[in-house]
Amino acid sequence: MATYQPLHDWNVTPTEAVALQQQLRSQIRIEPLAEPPKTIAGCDISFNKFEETVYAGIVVLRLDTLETIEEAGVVSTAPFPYIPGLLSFREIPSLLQAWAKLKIEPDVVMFDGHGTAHPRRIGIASHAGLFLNRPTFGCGKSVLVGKYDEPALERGNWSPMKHYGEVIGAALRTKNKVNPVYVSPGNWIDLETAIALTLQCDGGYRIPEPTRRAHNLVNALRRGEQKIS
DNA sequence: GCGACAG
DNA sequence: ATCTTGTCGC
Repeated sequence: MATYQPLHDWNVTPTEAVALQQQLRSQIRIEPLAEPPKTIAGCDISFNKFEETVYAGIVVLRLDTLETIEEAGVVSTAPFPYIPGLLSFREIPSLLQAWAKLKIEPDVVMFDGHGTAHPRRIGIASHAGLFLNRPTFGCGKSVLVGKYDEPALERGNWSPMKHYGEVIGAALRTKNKVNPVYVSPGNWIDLETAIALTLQCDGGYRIPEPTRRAHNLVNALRRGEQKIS
């Protein structure tokens, strides 16, 4: 029931995908939130090695209590392969199917990957943000592009990630003495807010709760331990 | 040309 | 991402 704007077809070749990114990047807006968010969604996909079937899921939580208030999952197929820099073409199609099953329209969406911390500044969080037309940001577990100085070891510290001289994201410590996560704006949000939201979604683990729960959901789906909701 | 390379 | 048990360190 949640809606989105189908800006373009997903049936493209890698070369066409890069051209689409170049064309879409100008539509991305990096700015503070217009409204204080009450709900946040986490997204993820899972699959069996060498298989084309993908399990996509979205979990919606209240930002104040981190209580899960809705889950949606789908079993789909990914026609596009994983190619560094083109992750959105593999994951967004099935995530949109899960999105369409949501009754709640989340105020902000967190992605397992990057937003502006991308060679063309349009990672999965930014690309999806254009379709969803609402605040989105990325929180990845490793770097695609960019250099940074190691942030201080205590939770909450962060240092800017730079690429060709520009700040594209942040290496953020979400837990004491544990490797940082990499946060970057997707669309309709700024870096500072994305960092604050990531810290607000703390559940005691390195990975913030929205993504962690979405990951658990899709893995349960893949193993047949969970019915499609 | 070589190495890197989100999930 | 996924395949998998134990094990080193705080």
